[in-house]
Amino acid sequence: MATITGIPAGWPADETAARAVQDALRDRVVLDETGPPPGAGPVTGIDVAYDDERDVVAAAAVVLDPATLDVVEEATAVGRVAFPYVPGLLAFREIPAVLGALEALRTDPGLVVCDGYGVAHPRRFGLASHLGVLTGLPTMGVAKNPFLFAEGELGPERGSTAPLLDGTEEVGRAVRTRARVKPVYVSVGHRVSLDNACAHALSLTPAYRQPETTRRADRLCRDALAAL
DNA sequence: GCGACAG
DNA sequence: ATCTTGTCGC
Repeated sequence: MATITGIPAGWPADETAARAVQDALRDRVVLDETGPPPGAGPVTGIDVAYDDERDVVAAAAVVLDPATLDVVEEATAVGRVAFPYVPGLLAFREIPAVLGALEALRTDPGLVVCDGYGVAHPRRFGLASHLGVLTGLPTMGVAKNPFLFAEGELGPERGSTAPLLDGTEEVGRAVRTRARVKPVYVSVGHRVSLDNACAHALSLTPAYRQPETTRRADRLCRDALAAL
């Protein structure tokens, strides 16, 4: 059964307020911890599906065993859409429902893998970082597009990487998870090193371009939305 | 001002 | 994200 989630009190109502929240919370991101390496603890995938017509959102959290990638526990939450989609402000749209799904878990989520950016964000505070600060959990982001940042050339083989650069600063890394297939874009969210985040991205992709965490959560939240 | 723009 | 059929390939 999906948990019903409300929109948190004080949730920003417009873009100006949302950017102010990002500016107020960005300093709380912890970047000096290495986090759990692959295999050291559970990994949890998060994803959200929308029906803007009906103003409903469904979020899913799926906990996987780090060695076998088998599902340990899953939870869903549904609610009303909390914010419109605005590039750079995705977290305000997704986080309320995601928090509901995470809170419904009784297992330790371990490392949380998000769909989108962590610090590879215009204000260094993408969805993964925001979720990390609010929950205290180690988080990382895996996006399908680089957009904002320059991407170096990377080899065609699985495991090759190239820095995502904002000027001279490496804010993330393009990671080839399948040979000759477009890479994914990994960035640190909270309490994880970029090296560890990239290692997780690879350990979570034994068969497809996207991490198993993301694939499992994506399917679950779609099903939860369709079941409404 | 115009276009680009995670999901 | 979501709207959507068939189709090429392993």
